[in-house]
Amino acid sequence: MPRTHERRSYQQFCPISRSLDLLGERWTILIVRELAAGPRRYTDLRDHLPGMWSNLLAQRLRDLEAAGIVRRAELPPPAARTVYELTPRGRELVPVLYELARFGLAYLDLPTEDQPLLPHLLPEGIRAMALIEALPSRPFVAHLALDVGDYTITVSTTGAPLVERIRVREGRPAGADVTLRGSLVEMLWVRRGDASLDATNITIEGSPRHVAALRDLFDLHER
Amino acid sequence: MPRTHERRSYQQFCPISRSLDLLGERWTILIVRELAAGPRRYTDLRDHLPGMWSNLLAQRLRDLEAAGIVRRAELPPPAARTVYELTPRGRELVPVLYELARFGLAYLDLPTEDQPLLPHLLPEGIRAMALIEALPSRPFVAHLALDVGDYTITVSTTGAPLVERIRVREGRPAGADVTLRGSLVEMLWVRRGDASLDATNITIEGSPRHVAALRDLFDLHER
DNA sequence: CCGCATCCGTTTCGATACTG
DNA sequence: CAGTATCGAAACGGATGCGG
Repeated sequence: MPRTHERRSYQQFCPISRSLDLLGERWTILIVRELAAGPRRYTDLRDHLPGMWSNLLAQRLRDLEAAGIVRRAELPPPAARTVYELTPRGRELVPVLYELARFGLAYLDLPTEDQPLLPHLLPEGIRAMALIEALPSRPFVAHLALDVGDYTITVSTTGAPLVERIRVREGRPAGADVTLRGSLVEMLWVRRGDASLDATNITIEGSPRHVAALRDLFDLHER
Repeated sequence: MPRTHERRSYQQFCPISRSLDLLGERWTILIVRELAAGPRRYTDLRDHLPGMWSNLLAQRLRDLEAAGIVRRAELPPPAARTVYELTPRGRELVPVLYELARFGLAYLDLPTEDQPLLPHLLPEGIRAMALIEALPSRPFVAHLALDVGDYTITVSTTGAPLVERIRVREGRPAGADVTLRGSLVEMLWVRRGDASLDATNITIEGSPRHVAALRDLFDLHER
């Protein structure tokens, strides 16, 4: 089994191919996606990665640990359990996840029975709709009152990488500068340019400045 | 050929897994990397991707074409040739390449005989060392007089995605605001935090503002 | 139950050879 | 130059087993 402990490598002096040496195999980046939301137990990962078989998951976690991207941690009692979490270096992959997600938006079909809308994927999916190019000069808090639930967007103006200035979490904020109401799918349509904002039932309320900031951030405009 | 035309898919309603459905197979992203530098002929691609076998290259190009990421174009006579190039949608992958490259810098070992320094990979590699978080408020032109050759960095202040505000091309500029002299590997050391700038032979010349801008852009600082 | 390991058929990949 | 055909090797999909 551990026959050639040397993993298959592209053997090029190139930072992209080095990344792919570490991340390029099937399922690897999806494991990082799961851990980007926080520490997870082995079985949590298994449940969120249907189609991935246990043997492969164990293998990938070992590989990621060896690469310094993931580490094991033991939760203190009570409920002492092994969890996996990203190392600081692993968290540097968040911008990669964000850019992959941005690109994938264009190819995202509507949720079907085969591909149901999974709640735990929504915060990162919503963040993918936001544009780091349109980060405002002042922080604000937005409330997305969507058909699929309430989400809080917190935009700050400091911190690198840029994508981490945008935080999305489940639940409604204590106080919001601006509130968007509508359906997630309609928001996705407008974001992709498939529909004009005024052809949807999306409404945005707040001070003009904050409304403009939220519309810029998610590229929600009339055409 | 008894092909299941249905490609293997992660079957999740998630933009990251959709991207990986299209890009996740071996060699695919490296083909995009090659085409990001401009249109290329089949044999150019083959020569720049050692270890990738012709049958796979043909297969991947077909897949990328079907996904709308790559298209074929016929060059007009003389020298009529088929070339492959990125579609507009394919060019949206440039930020993904940039973030993968940024991540991979930390894992990049020094060039060896096995992994020689390939000139055509250097512009994108140099850009990976630049930080979109540190884009200046005014444009400037820098000249990198490196041991491996001369490169021109052109930084603009408009354009999305952000990474495309940084352009790196071979050759020296007609006029530069700031000039950096040194070796590529030393620059990489400092950029990764493995060495302090003053422990290297790197020199930066220009007006204080432009020197600061270049140092910020490449995170070249004393520790 | 959690956290894996073992086993086996299928798919993909690596490598060489060959063709319009 | 621009690809196809072929075949053994490695990786992956899928099910089951097993110690703590």
